[in-house]
Amino acid sequence: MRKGMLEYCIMLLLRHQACYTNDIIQRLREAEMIVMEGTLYPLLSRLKRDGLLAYEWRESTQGPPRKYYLLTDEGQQALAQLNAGWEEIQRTVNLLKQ
Amino acid sequence: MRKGMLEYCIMLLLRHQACYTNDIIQRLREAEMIVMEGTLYPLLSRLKRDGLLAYEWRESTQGPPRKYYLLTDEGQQALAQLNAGWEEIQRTVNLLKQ
DNA sequence: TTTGAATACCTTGTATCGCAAGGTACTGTT
DNA sequence: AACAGTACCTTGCGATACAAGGTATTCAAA
Repeated sequence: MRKGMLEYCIMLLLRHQACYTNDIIQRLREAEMIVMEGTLYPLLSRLKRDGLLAYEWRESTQGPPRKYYLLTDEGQQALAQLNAGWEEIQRTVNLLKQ
Repeated sequence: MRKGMLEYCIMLLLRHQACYTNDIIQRLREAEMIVMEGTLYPLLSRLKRDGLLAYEWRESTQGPPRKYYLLTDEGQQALAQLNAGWEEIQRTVNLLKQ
């Protein structure tokens, strides 16, 4: 059922704080949402391509450099739309639950 | 984003009241969820095949007979699972929103 | 009586999403 | 120089939703 929620959750996560892939997986896991690497990379690439995310390289003390992603201004606007969509879905479900 | 929510919404809708396809489309439209015919038929067939829905034929005053679907006992149990999943998704999103 | 409109059923082809598995490249340590 | 660890990414598969098109039944009007 969580299909399609991933994009929303990731954009929520990156709206204030830059993260690289493992950060994202870890943070979502703490929120009880499991994501696979093979799911995340194409998703981040797509959001980058669409202008909703940007990244910068940062060096790591242990290993190769990392891509830190952050929401762009355009991404903030898209997130506002998703927030509205989320509210609507909640309304829909609550309506059907009665 | 509503991908994957459809199954849940339809099972909520059919838990107390039997409906045929057009009923379902109409009811979901009232709850601001748009569904296409070509989406609904395979979904209903799948839920029927999995034992979560049952149907009975009822004659119509204007046109051919209709398949009225209703949730089975097994469907009720599956719906309980989906309710739990829905609660968890809400928790996840609310956590990420902070 | 036959034709057509309305209704209801269903299928097929396409795009997208998420997962599983596998592959490449950089870093530091042994 | 070799290896383990980390981080990046791609490919193939299954499932879901949409768009479009197709079949069948009913009733009313020509």
